[in-house]
Amino acid sequence: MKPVTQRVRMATIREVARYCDVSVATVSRVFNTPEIVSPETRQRIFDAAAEIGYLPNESARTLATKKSNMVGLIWDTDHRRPGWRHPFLQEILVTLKTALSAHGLHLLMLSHREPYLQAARRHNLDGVVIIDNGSQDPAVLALADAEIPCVALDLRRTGPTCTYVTSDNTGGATLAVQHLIDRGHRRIASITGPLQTAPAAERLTGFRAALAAAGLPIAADHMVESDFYLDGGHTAMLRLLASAPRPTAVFAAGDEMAIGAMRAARQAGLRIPDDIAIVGFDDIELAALVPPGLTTVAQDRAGFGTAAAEALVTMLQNAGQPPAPTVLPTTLIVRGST
Amino acid sequence: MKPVTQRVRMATIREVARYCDVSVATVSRVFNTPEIVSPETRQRIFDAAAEIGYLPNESARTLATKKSNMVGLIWDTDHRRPGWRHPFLQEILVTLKTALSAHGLHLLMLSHREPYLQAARRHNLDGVVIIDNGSQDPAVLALADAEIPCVALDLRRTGPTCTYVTSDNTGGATLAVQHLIDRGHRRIASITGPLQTAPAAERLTGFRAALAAAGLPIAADHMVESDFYLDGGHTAMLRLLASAPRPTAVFAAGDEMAIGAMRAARQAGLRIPDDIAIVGFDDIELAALVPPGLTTVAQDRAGFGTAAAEALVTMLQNAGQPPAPTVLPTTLIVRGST
DNA sequence: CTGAAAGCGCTTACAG
DNA sequence: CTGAAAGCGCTTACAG
Repeated sequence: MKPVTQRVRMATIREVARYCDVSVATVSRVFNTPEIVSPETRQRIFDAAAEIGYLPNESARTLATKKSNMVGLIWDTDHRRPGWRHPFLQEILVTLKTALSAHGLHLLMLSHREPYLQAARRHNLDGVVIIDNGSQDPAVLALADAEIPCVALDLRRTGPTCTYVTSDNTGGATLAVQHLIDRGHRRIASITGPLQTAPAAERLTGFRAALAAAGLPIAADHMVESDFYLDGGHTAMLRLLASAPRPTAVFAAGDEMAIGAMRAARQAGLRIPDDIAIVGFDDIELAALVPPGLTTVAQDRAGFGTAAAEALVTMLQNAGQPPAPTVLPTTLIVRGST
Repeated sequence: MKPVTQRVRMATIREVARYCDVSVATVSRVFNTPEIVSPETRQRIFDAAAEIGYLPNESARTLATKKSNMVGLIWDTDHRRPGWRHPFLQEILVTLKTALSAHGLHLLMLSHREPYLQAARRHNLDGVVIIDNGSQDPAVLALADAEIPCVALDLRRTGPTCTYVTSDNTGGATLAVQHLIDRGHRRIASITGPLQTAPAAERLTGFRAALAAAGLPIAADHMVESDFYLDGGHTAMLRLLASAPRPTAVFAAGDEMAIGAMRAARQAGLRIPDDIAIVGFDDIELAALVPPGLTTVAQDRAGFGTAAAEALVTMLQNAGQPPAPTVLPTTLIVRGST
């Protein structure tokens, strides 16, 4: 089959060298350590490169230096939960991409077809960032113990070259529950996320801490584990409403669940917030839109990407030595549901 | 500064060869064209590779073959519209990643720090997929005219090695408007997206076609251009409500705008759908949730990623020869708003 | 079915 | 400040 396009042959460093009558070493230096070559030749070479359309071949550079200027992105779209959605994945990707590109780093999305660590090694990745989904996938965890710099999001994982960034889930949950207490509630229930995920577990801890601090009890049937999804929240709320006495307020550890819970409450004929108050977590877009507005805990969306990039770059500059974990502050957003 | 980790030295093809007492060529063949080497040596080499932990170095392979097994992802987070959101970016990424990985291809997210075409060449990308945002960025358009296989999403761009996949926006809009006509509406307005984007323009075309086919007129003040955003839809609706006679139905070319329009209508004291019917486009998650449910046109979300991957792979197998564009069917989802 | 050898396009001590 | 040369780890005609 005849190619429809000539694969354009890119100019090589050799051609630039020949053109300028210098050695390839000098051309290489101009692109890597320009300050070390004389101003005149440097300029000549830059000009020639521009004219010829020379671009350093990244594969060759990577082969020679063992640095790829690429960082892997592990975003494990859980097989068991194919519909799993991150509440603000897009923001994370944008900020991460932007912050990394300022350091000349590109993002390689790794597929789960091969163990992540293998892929990282084969591609000489400089580092890796993990967006966790609570799957506790061994292939993901293996990265944290390996030699490759890695930063985990929402997964409190550290290692010889591994650190993490996460929200202050505990603090945020405490904020939310304290707010309910301040509103006069005494029977406060919780709908949690899957407790094997760090955010779910931490938010539950915050919930407990706030109640304990106020000397309030937690009824066993006022704590139901759910799945971060809308329907899950709905179902969970049904169970809470069936308890006696039923709670006057509920803290749902995720906005989708909170919104599902609101629907269940409304369908049961309850008024929000008069009959039952609800507070969520995440501040997804929908939270502001669903009447009467969902009180919730906002995370620092942009912070994830930039903090992750910063941590990674720090490691790259310090031989993999990981910086301390970043815990992003959370803030309470009060709306009509409480 | 002392490295905290030994950069683990990966085994090379030479070591495997030595270990098995064969040439590196043979080892290479085992990994590239296994059928061409005798079963026994093949097995011996596989075993040895596994034992030693050998992984082919991708940079070296790319350097030798000029194929990187990476495809670039251009997802231009418009600087002028930083908050720009794709209605289902996450689905596209997942399906694209999955479909590509079945062919051993990885996704490299390109940053806008350098012209995309340059980046593609430097990295020896096998191809590129463009998720358009209507920016008409010359750096994006340049790709379509270059030698690198490329498939554009939502951007009807073809070229010597370029094809596209898009939704049947015109057909979808026609469906939506026809539905309004069937409901008995005669004064139907439209809130469009930014008309320089293909989806907005095409949906407007569909709107016009449906009205023309029914012999219905379009009042000039019943067509307002907006921005695909919620607030934009709100503002646009305000203008429509100020017209006289006002429309009895409106087709908003995006769900966010439609929802903004619904709020405006409701705030103006109108009942939906009795006083005014509204239909959107995209079937975002929110559409089903916002009372009374938004009638809308659904796109084939999963289709984008898989079709794009298919088109790209086809090109890779045919020397860049682009397949015909893919136009994904759309379907009307009727809910309470009409 | 297998090997020896050239080549892919860079970087980087080592000399000067 | 610059050059000659070795080396990074593969692949692939070319012979056999």
